[in-house]
Amino acid sequence: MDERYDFQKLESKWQKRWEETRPYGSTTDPAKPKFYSLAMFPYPSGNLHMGHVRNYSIVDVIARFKRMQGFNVLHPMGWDSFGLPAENAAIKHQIHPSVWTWDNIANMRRQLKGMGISYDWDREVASCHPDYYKWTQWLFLEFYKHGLVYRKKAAVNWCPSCATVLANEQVVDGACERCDTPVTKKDLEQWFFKITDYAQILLDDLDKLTGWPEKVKIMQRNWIGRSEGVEARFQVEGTEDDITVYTTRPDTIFGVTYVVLAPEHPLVAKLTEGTSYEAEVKAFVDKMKGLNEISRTSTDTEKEGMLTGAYCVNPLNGEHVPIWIANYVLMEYGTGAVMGVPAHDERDFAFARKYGLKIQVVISPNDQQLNQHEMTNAYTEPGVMVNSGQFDGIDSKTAMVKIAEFIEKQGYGLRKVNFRLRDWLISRQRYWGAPIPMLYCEKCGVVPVPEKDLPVMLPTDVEFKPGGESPLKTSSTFVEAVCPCCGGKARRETDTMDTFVCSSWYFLRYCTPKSAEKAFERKDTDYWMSVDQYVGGVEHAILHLLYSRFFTKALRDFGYLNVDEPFTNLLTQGMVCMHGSKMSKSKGNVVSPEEIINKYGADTARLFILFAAPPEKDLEWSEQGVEGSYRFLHRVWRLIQHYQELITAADKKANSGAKNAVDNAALDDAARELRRITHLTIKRVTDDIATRFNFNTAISAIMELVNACYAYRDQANQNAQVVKEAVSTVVMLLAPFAPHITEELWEALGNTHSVHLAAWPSYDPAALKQDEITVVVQVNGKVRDRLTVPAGLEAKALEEQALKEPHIQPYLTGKQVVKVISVPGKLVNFVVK
RNA sequence: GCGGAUGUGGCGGAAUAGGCAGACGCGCACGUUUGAGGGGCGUGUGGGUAACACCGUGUGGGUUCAAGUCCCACCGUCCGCACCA
Repeated sequence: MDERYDFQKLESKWQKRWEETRPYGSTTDPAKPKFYSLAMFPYPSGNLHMGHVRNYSIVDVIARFKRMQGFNVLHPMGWDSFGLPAENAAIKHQIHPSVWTWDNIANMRRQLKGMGISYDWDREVASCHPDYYKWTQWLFLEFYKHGLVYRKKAAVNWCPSCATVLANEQVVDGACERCDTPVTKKDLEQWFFKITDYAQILLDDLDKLTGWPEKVKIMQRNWIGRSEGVEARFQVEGTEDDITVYTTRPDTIFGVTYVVLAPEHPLVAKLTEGTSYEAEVKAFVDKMKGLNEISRTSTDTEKEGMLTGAYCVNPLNGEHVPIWIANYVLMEYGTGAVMGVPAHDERDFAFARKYGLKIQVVISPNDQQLNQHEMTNAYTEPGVMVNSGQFDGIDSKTAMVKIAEFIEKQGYGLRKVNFRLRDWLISRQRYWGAPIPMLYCEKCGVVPVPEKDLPVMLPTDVEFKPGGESPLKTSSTFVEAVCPCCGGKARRETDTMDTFVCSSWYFLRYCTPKSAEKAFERKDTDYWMSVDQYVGGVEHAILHLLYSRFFTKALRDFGYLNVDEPFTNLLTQGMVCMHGSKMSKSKGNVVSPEEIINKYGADTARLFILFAAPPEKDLEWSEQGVEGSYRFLHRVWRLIQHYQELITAADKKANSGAKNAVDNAALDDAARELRRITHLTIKRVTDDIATRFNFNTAISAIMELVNACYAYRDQANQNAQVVKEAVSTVVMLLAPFAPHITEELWEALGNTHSVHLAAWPSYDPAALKQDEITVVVQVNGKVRDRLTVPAGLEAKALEEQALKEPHIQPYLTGKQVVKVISVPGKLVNFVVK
């Protein structure tokens, strides 16, 4: 081996070797136990950042560890390569999105290879490649066939200056991020995925996901937002119309003193038409429509409302109550109309106080009487029903059920389950996305593109201009099409799909990356799915993870999959920070992975990032810490260098017939201790990786073993076998973390096969046994002495021996021992008075 | 406001089932090697004290022979969600 640890030479040597010998290849083989490890595939922005390095290092440790444990490991990589940045680059630099994207992919692939991640590169996919988006389109059609895709008019964020729809993320403080123009709502015909059909099952099955962080499951539960309540009809006075309100508190319905409609509610115009309220109400509605959702629906926003002049009737008590409109009622949720019960709802209370509306108490706390004039807050707790006709006197929780039943029985309304989850709007007025495979024929209407015509290719004759409309509309070769039904003229859909559609099934494509016949082959997905370990940032807790679950469940229902959850175990990694905040260009605290790798090597970069914090916690970047990892690898290098001669000599002797097995009893104390630490380290590192993902403590354990190997250098009669076992163990345990240097050292130790295909070591329990151990002697819970005793010493004997210890006598003399706790192998505690 | 996470030396972090707080690393100090520097090797390093005593895991209570760990009540920081009727 080289004198010096020349990481550059050695890392490129092994990367080249891996390219040639493909030790990380994977094939479907039902005879072998499989392990599917996956990092969320990246958007090819151009360069890896530290978050990527962390993400992929974590997954690589798991993949390499499982591979050494004998699993058939699938560890693929690909590119989430459609999306807006490519289009912006096209406009800014007049470079085609495709060119920009593929250049970025090439660069990031090079950077990834420089990290030495054990990907099966034969399975690489890119969502912007026609071979991939053909199947994204096919899936769209499958969902359409099964009634899970529909088209409707929806209000979207609209920038009047750019004449385009904006994603919510592109709306900054209510204005367009590019031109600062205030964003408005616009009604547009859009394609939707009917994810709400799966709301209940997506919610229920969260309980199955025992390998997911509780935090992510809670976020999904809240996002789905199931609530049980009642829809009740209030007749509008003097008309045939009625208003259906949704409430989760039917027990408060006798306390309704007004009803509120969302400004967008279809009845608003009708109720006020031709009345003295018309002009004012219209002005209010227009004002609300001009506001974006964020400022409109913030809790901080002052509640604003206006009387419509119309009245409606509470079906339960016949009360006539005024109809208002207000900013805080949302058309998108429930029925767009709510009943106002100021006595028992905080919002209603604030609204009623502001506009001088009546407050009617219908639930009384068990121990006091509420006075509507003296209340400073709504009373939202359960209590006893009052002023509620036949329901008076019963407790409100019971009344909740009884009133709901009564409403149904009387035909006033129905019980209803509502979800906050909305259908998924997937239309984007963009170029760089998968074209939606639909046609509009004057005669036949909306017609899906036949499967044989897929993919609908993105055209190249398009222009990228700032502020223009969707570039696809400018391509006549794209827009003009033939109707597959009647052969007549048809117009092609020019919207593309949200990139989240592409990323909702990529983990399936990895199982069958090259198939020209199918999106994925059943035999492959049956074997590889579900993903055994998925790792990514918590920012995907809702959208990507929910959409992928939806896709998996739908495809299972269509009969294409035999699993109904895509990701068995999920790890959400923490952020990479510097000076206490997340590394970001805007904060100016980014460290380039490529520079670090050039300066210290990939092994050092990986080791540091895994050592500095447990994976799910935020990590504070420290160049000094990186240097520490760098030093450690040098230290390992020199350790093997130091012992190489001893080991080689012993190997020669072994080959000439000397005995090879280690007899623990025959070892001297120092050798036995080194062997004990070796096996203890195997146990600790295996546990840390397999059950806890605590790579930081796994690495510290390896460091301790290295320190022990160093300490052994001073021994007079060194046992070559024990040394060989110790340093070989160091190399094997370190292999998942630092794959290049360990490969080199493994070779130096005389091995001819890759360390990454070596069997993960197992520990010998007999080697862990100690003859003597240290126990603690306490007096009243305070440590007063330590005692070396034979390992198996029982409680009583331990107590007797401890009692004789001279060091603790001062604490016992003149006192009375009232109690003794003796825990064998741990401690003795004398309780004295 | 609601939900979640989190709080331990100068710093990153350990302590896996209630049993020696501070593993491992960084930093710092000293010694040694070297012509010097760097690097290596080694020793020390929570506060406090001459040495003990003693104090120490955000704060205040509690349970226990024993609490970073369990219970109760607070406080700070970070991250989600945010008028969902």
